[in-house]
Amino acid sequence: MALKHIAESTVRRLSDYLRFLEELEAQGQQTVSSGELASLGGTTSAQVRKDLSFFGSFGKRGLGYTVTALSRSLRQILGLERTWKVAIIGGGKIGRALAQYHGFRERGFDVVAVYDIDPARIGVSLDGVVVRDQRDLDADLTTLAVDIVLLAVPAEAAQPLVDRVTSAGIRAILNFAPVPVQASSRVAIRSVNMALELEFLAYELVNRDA
Amino acid sequence: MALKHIAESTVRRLSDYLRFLEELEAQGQQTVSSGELASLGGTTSAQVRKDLSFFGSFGKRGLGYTVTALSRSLRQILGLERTWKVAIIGGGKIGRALAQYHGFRERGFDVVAVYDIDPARIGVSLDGVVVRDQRDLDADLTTLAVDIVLLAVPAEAAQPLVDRVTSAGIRAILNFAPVPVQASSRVAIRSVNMALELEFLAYELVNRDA
DNA sequence: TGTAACTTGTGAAATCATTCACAAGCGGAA
DNA sequence: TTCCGCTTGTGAATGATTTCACAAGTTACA
Ligand SMILES: NC(=O)c1ccc[n+]([C@@H]2O[C@H](COP(=O)([O-])OP(=O)(O)OC[C@H]3O[C@@H](n4cnc5c(N)ncnc54)[C@H](O)[C@@H]3O)[C@@H](O)[C@H]2O)c1
Ligand SMILES: NC(=O)c1ccc[n+]([C@@H]2O[C@H](COP(=O)([O-])OP(=O)(O)OC[C@H]3O[C@@H](n4cnc5c(N)ncnc54)[C@H](O)[C@@H]3O)[C@@H](O)[C@H]2O)c1
Repeated sequence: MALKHIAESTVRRLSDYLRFLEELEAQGQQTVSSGELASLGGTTSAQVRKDLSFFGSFGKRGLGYTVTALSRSLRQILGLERTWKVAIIGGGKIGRALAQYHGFRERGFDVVAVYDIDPARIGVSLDGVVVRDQRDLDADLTTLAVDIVLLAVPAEAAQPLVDRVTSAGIRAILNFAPVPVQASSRVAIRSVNMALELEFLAYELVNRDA
Repeated sequence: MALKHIAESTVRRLSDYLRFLEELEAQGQQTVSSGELASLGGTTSAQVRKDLSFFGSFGKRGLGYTVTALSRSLRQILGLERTWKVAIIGGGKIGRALAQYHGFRERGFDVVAVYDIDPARIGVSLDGVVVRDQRDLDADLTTLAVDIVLLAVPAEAAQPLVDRVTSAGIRAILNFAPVPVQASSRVAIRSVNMALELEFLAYELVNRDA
């Protein structure tokens, strides 16, 4: 199917399209055109069609796309036909917010465990998931068959934990610590850096129409 | 100074470089080469030099860059020589985590107010900032001279609040709701969509070396 | 059946971003 | 002063992504 490399920007837009399709599905809309998807996502109809064309041909000329069919195809492309098991490391402020966030479960990401190093935090229940001691981490990752690790620990703990969880076989990490972390190219890593987003906005405030 | 349009990717990398420079500064290092900055940020030395070249010429051939001087220049380019006032709308799980996050203050972003609509949430103190009624929002934005709004409200409340705060003169918004929001091109908007990040990782797990 | 109104899928063109490659500048050593 | 090792700054080349533009397919309807 996906023979050559697909741009990250394309994959991200597919996620957006899927969200719109689910909304249209809920509203009972049968078909949708590339132009309609484009305006929902702030892009162009050519972009939508090009994005989809990397994976196949899903529409009908003159008609557009069948909402349910395209929705199903996108879920399949994105690997969302199954649920994914997520472990959160760090049960502090952001780790707790993430553990209790229903938006993950709704989209097929099950938080199966939360870990901390602080005895005061261990044992606390977050929406049914009890915070465990990080000493159990390595064994648990295998036992629980965790697919994705969310890192919500202080900056200095991030890289050591990346090394640790990748040794345990983890191949996907979402890092919230404001430092770049590295791993073998077999491991997919994304970072969410909120302070950096604010700095970008500050730059825009200073430079926009200036 | 910055005459033509600068790519977003360039500005984001400048933020990264600044972080590395501050770390090097703390370690007492005097000068740094583009290659050194590149390896810290997982990029190439040519990329570092090209990024900087859009804004001027900061280094010395044969020597590299003076850490403190480049650090100061980047802060100036990014608009970080002043502090920015931030208001958070939504005092729920993620809003509270953000309000109590020290990383913002450390980088010059002062959380001056938090707003909610739920009486049970109003009046709660978060690290010295008391949650206020969203009815005070419009007036407060002017009175407090808020620069940037963080949106941490349910998806359906996001776009109405964007309209409301932009009417009140806000020109920079960081949105955490998992929906695209729109405003006039005078307004800078970024969205952080964590479920989308997980979907991207799921795609990678399914497609990497496949 | 024929035509009008739409819309897809996709090469080709245009735009945007990164990497290359090297002349030129700097500091230190002799 | 000259040479050597190192590094910047930047045009030119390459690579990647987006946009254009249009042939071809579909439906509706007279
Ligand atoms: N709070 C926010 O809104 C926010 C926003 C953006 C980024 N972040 C980043 O997220 C990370 C966590 O921030 P926070 O505000 O939740 O901090 P926090 O101090 O509230 O939580 C960090 C938690 O990690 C735990 N921890 C430390 N080392 C550990 C280890 N080796 N194994 C397991 N647990 C460990 C600590 O005990 C603590 O409970 C930081 O890197 C921070 O910069 C936080
Ligand atoms: N919790 C997370 O980790 C997380 C992660 C990613 C994204 N998000 C997104 O962030 C948003 C908030 O999530 P949450 O988990 O904090 O939800 P939450 O329900 O805990 O908090 C939302 C808060 O917004 C308040 N609110 C609603 N309408 C408002 C209005 N008009 N003005 C002011 N306040 C209003 C509610 O009273 C509530 O306190 C959602 O869009 C969610 O999808 C949350």
